[in-house]
Amino acid sequence: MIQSQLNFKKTPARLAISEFFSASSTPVDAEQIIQYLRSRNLDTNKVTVYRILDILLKNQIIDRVEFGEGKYRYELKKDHHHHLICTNCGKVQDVEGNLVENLEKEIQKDKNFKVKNHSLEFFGLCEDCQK
Amino acid sequence: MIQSQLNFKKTPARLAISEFFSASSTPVDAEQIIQYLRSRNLDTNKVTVYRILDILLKNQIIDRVEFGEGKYRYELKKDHHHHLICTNCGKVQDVEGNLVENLEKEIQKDKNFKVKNHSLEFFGLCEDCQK
DNA sequence: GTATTTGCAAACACTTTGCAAGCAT
DNA sequence: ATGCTTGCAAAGTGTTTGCAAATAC
Repeated sequence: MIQSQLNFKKTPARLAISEFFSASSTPVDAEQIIQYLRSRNLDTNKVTVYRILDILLKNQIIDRVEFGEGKYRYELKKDHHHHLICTNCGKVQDVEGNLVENLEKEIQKDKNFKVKNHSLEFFGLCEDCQK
Repeated sequence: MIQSQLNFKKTPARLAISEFFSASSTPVDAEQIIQYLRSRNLDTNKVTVYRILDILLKNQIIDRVEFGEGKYRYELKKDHHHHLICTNCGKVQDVEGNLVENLEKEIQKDKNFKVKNHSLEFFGLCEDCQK
């Protein structure tokens, strides 16, 4: 078991951030978390938010992703999935499934590269923004 | 034609950066470019480097990618390809091919999302680092 | 009571902007 | 000669660290 999982105190900020992640359907950035806490009258220093994110990452509760924005986004860890990112409105949808499993196998064979993980993001226009 | 393509002066820094991109087999970050320029006795302010990168990006000569490092990397624009990033030694290899074209079509059909672009990076162990 | 967690200030890394001086054409 | 390009200083983001005060258990 991971060290930091022991002695994990349930502070208001941590509980609220956990709830926020559970309620969020898309990856959120640190600023959005701070805004959410503020909206719940839990004014929390950004340093604290980053430290909580760090703990959640180290405990494999969340994942950290990048969408080419120069900042990180965070989401609850879940099975392999990918993102559809609308370049017009910013909406993010998930694509479920192991679409890339076969590619991983090919790469393992052709390139002798042991794939541990991958990130796949699609950028384009969501249904609404095509209208 | 794009505005900034007109009147593009061939300064020493720009020529050297172009050469560096041509010679680089993997995406490089701004710091690596600065180091390269320094090694050629072309001490160039980082602001200048970022501005040259900006011009190259706007003129679609290079692409900007992220490898989950909290910074951007840049590479000469080329046909659809993906990266194999060794999490041990940092080596980056290209994977050629349109492996994801079919996925794009599926997504277009299933999700009604118009894919314009995608990024796919594989993280794992390169041949040498598996030994 | 004790160890963990927090806030503050500060620092850090990467990137961008304003403006005057310098240079390519 | 002109306008593009550069360097410097500074500021803007996003993220991390040190330390003393606050708090969960």
